Amino acid sequence: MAADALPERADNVLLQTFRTGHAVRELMEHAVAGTGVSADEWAVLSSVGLFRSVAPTRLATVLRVPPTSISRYVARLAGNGLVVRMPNEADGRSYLLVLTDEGKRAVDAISPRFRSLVAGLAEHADVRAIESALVELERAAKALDIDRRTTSR
Amino acid sequence: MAADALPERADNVLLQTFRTGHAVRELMEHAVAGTGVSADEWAVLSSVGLFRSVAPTRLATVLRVPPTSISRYVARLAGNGLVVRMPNEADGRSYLLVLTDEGKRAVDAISPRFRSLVAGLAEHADVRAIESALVELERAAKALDIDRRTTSR
DNA sequence: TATTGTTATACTCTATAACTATA
DNA sequence: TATAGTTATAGAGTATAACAATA
Repeated sequence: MAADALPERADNVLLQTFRTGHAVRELMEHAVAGTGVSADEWAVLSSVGLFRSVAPTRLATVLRVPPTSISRYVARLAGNGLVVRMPNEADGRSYLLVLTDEGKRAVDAISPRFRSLVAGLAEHADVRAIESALVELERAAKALDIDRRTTSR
Repeated sequence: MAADALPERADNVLLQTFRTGHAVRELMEHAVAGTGVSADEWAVLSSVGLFRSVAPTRLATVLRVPPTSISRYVARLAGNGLVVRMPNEADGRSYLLVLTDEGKRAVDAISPRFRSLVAGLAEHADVRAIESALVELERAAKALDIDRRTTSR
């Protein structure tokens, strides 16, 4: 048995998600090292950039992060001058996040690191296929969640 | 665009691992709810059961968890009477973890929950294929790690 | 000297609940 | 009433470094 292998088990998918998640997190932390932005903050910052403008609750849903964590991320990113809160004309309870010029510069500086990281992964694995598998797993997890809420199991 | 979809992006594999990881963690937390064992502790406890006897460093490698975290998990599981430390004849600096009778009962009580969780997932997705994809991603991540350490990039 | 495992510290994420402001 | 977002608290994981004991 290899030094890093687990014995066969029925719940391997779950434990493997655990393992792989840790491995990917290490890669991401390394990719942002020295940028002043953490891996989690990058998830938020880059998403704001892609959406152009987005409300916190939307980010929470998209990134699967609790709203309270989003609040903290936003406070930190805003405190660092990377994003600003703009009024949300459609809903006065909310606001929209937008990148500042400094935020855009940060995105421009960090993006290439992730692109080359993914390119590196692509040399060793079929990255598109893996992404599809991850999406499928997330969908299945969500489906179970719905089953649980709508049936009497 | 769906309410929970991200715009297209180059580093989707990484962010998707992030999202899927959160989704799976939710499922696992639900599976162990009320058992007195957390999802992370289950990862350790079930691994001890499968190995029959195993050293902490081995667990850290296998589960990709820092040794300091393993120390805490072991302290808690031992404090709850689920595992015991046995002498490691091969290495006096170390010790071997073994399930107690109570630990075995806990494993017997919790295992079915995870089996039915995976069975539920299997109704919605090709669980074996997903597991393979996760293993492939972990291997690619490890390969990059090695590249980084052995080259001058 | 290097490795195994523990402990301590500081920081981060999460769950929960209480709270405001608006819908 | 319900929802968007914030704040406070407590619990848990991680990184880092220092340490004892053994290899």
